[in-house]
Amino acid sequence: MSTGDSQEDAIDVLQQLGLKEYEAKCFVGLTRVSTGTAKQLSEITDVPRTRVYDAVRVLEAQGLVEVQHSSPQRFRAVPLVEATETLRAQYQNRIDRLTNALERTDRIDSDEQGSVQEVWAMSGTEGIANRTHKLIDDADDEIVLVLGDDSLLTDRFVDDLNARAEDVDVLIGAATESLRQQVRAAVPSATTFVSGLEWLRGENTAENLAIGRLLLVDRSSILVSTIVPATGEEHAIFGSGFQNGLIVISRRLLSQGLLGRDSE
Amino acid sequence: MSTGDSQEDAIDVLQQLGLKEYEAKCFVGLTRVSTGTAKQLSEITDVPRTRVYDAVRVLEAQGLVEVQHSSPQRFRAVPLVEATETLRAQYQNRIDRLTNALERTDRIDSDEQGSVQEVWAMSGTEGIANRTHKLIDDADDEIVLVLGDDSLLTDRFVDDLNARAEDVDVLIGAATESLRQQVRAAVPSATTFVSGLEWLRGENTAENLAIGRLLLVDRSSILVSTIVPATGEEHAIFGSGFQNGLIVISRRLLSQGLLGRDSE
DNA sequence: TGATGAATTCACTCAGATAATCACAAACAA
DNA sequence: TTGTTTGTGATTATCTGAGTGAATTCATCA
Repeated sequence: MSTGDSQEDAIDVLQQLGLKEYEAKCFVGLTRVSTGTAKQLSEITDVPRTRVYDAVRVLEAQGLVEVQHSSPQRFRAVPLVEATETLRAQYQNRIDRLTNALERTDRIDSDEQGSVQEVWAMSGTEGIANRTHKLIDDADDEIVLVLGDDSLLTDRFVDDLNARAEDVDVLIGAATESLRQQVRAAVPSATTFVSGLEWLRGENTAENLAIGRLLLVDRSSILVSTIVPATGEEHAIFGSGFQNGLIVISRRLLSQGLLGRDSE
Repeated sequence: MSTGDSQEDAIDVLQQLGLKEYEAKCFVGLTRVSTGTAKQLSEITDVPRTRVYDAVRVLEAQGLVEVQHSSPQRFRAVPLVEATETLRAQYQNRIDRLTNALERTDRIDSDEQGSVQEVWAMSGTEGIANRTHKLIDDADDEIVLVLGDDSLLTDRFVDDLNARAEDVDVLIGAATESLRQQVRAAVPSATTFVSGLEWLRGENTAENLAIGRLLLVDRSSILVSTIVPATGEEHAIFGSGFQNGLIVISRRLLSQGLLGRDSE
């Protein structure tokens, strides 16, 4: 494998972490040499020589590179573990400040009462996974889960399910028999079955969607997600309340045996 | 205390975490109301109503807000803990990709031999703290430390020192007697003393600098940091090797008793 | 000490991103 | 209908950052 790709990757990620293009390039360049001058760096990274100084100065201020104030100056990157640790501290600091600030802000209390007919939408696998986690945590009696993709059977997910399998009934459907075997192994105390949702998937073939997860908690809260195969994006809708249309539909599906069959 | 400041803080931090101004404002606005329409949000946040939709769409894609696809649409923020958890996952994902990519990139081996006279500089409290940590970890025989500011006596720092206090000699100087008492309580098995570095601080009064930390490990590696009182920025220089000028100077200081006195 | 070339900083241009405004179509209420 | 609200798209203005060259400082050698 060429190393060029991973270099690009590293530069991209560093930019996502808040660095400018030049800064990211310079840092990656410095991780490739034990030590370097502005000229060398410029040659390696294609950053204009005259801008290397600015970039490195910023990196130095963040504790990501070290500078030897000689003439010419020499630069070197902090060891990788130190760098990631520094970034982690920076991130943690920001999260702390955020929670602090948000907890201080006044709420505006409006006279809104949540309608039972509400259906909400959310995207992003991380966020959906968190919401799933919360729903499982809050379950009182029963968790019905249908998995459409084995990529969703994460360690954390499995842990959550096992943690609740003592208290509440856990029924897990899988899209395929092989996935079902995986589930049985991972969550032994759950009742597993092969999902009867193939027809749903078939219906949506035109839009190229796949069922991600379907979660029904205590027959009163539901979350359904779909995955766009091309991009891997996950989109979810969810709602709660016995009156909720979504819930009513899924309860009916369940009672008619469409959701599960071959259960054991 | 006015809540306006903390709102600004939250917006700033969210932007540092990668959100655009409108996105940050909308998110903070949504944390203040249980649920809101584009119009309400626009009034609260001063974001043009027509732009609220874009901002919220991005937030939704990141799993930070939920959307009710009614007419008019209603938005609500994900609970704070879920939001921070989502951001944490995002961050962790990036760090993983970064380390992955960087470990794959080829090093360029140049025929450089580290001169013993090198003195390197670095800034940023996080980075300096990490380097300090590493130095303490790598100590073989002796750690001499002088603290100029009690803000540097973090839990992590104390833990590190206590962890090594068994194996190696730990001598800790403090700028003031009261700080020294703190140190004695925190790191009981270390030898403490009141630092003799007041003169250094006095000399730099013109530039308004304060000694941060001074760390001498095995008499062969040294780190000295200063703090700009106005901003709290920390700047450090360090070097290693018995031949190193910095080391020689500090060894001499030490042997002449200038670094420490009143030791016990 | 002055001359030469490299090293470094500074000031500026240009392009792309983002903030801000406007025009308009669709949905809705009176 | 009429007028209002909601949502989308196009447009303009503003700002940030990438990229370039001139001006200054510095090291080296004659």
